[in-house]
Amino acid sequence: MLKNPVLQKVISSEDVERGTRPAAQFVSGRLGDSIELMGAPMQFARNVEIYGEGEQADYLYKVVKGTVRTYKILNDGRRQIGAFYLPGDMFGLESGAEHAFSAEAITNATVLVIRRSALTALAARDNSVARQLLAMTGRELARVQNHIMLLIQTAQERVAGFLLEMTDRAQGRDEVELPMSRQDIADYLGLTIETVSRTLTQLENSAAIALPSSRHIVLRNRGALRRLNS
Amino acid sequence: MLKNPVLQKVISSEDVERGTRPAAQFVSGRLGDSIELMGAPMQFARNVEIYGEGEQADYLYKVVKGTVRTYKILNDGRRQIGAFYLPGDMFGLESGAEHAFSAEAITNATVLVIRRSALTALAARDNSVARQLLAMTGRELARVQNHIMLLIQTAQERVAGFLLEMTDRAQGRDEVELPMSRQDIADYLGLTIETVSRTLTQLENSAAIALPSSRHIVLRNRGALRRLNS
DNA sequence: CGACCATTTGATATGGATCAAGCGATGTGG
DNA sequence: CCACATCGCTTGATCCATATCAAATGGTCG
Repeated sequence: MLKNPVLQKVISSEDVERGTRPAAQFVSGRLGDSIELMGAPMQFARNVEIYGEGEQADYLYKVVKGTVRTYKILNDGRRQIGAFYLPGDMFGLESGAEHAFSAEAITNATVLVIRRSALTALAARDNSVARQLLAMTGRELARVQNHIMLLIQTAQERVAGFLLEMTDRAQGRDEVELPMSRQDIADYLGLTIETVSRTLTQLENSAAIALPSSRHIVLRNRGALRRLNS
Repeated sequence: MLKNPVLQKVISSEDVERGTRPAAQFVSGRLGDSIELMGAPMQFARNVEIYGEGEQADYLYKVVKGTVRTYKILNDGRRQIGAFYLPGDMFGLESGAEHAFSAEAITNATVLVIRRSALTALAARDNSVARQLLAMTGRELARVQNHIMLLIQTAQERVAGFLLEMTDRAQGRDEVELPMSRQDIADYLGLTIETVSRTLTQLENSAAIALPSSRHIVLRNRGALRRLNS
């Protein structure tokens, strides 16, 4: 019934390896150190759910290895991807008690799982933690606002903006191995997979990028892309 | 050169009344009270800028009376409205040092202007203030994410979603006087003014809403609108 | 009343969606 | 090791929702 074939993927036995959530480790004594110390690492296989929309938002997450997507399914079966999270990124910063999006591992991933209650308790005593939390949420807000600006542009502009975003996040190199599929990109940009594919070949033909393989992108002309984007 | 006629509006002499920003008042002694106590009220006439994109984000704002829009101008002259703020709403919660959007009064408005440095200093001592700040930012994040979901839908769904949002915010009554123009709505929803207008008449013809006057909206069938929306 | 501005309505154009088919890489069973 | 199924991606043909261009209507203010 769902339009999106990705969602109907049969989960392989490997994919099902999903641990239970460990209790957050508390490093007594030196607590002001850093948010990371409070988390417990967990492994998630490709396409495995980390949390679901509507679940209690009791944990915060930090990507250690791999890539994570957050998404929402619309009533008509379409999927909107809210964000891609790369190593070092935190996600699950929902405001309310419940997650507004679902989260899945795009590749096999290691994620630090941090108990929210422990974090807010710590923030109450240590205001550098509170400040970090606020800064993270603010950065997330800026990211989503940027996403909005992408969504009102033409297909070329969206794809160009996406490529610039990804390469900027990949240490600013002008060569990236994309961890996500065309369908993921399409659902992030509010386009179809066909339009994303066509647009990439257009960009390749206009010498703005090179595509040694479908997931491997080389920026040949950052200026041209930036001109497209804004 | 700009496509958007709103931007070329001649500012009347009345419109130019724009005060300088007052220093935040500090209510010594009982400081934990509330964020509002730290603000100084200011008046802004219709269409007057409150702050500009790229300016230092030294202040936070709370709408007392009237309506405010935040927006960004794209390189092609189009305008994207980020949000409408009604009495009680806070705005200017940018993460970085600079405002990512500009802000303008849609109607003559009274706005509480709060010095950010005073607020963060207070938050450092009073963690209920820190919590409030985080909660506000989180709510803003949720709002922007909701906006994204609007932007990927059809014109009918976007307009229906907009109307539901506005009526929900207007104390849940099913009758509102919209403070913003069709152009504002169009720029919020990523549509043209013509499409917004046509969609509203469609909704009127299908008995979902009534339009006693162009700014006065009556919801006749919330269910139908919600079904459209999601 | 007349000018101006916001809104509506009409006619046409177009960018991206949809429907459909082909292609290349990867993996599996014979 | 090859034949074949599967999957992700690309390419082609057509359709449709919304943009664009244009004009009419209505409301407000001097």
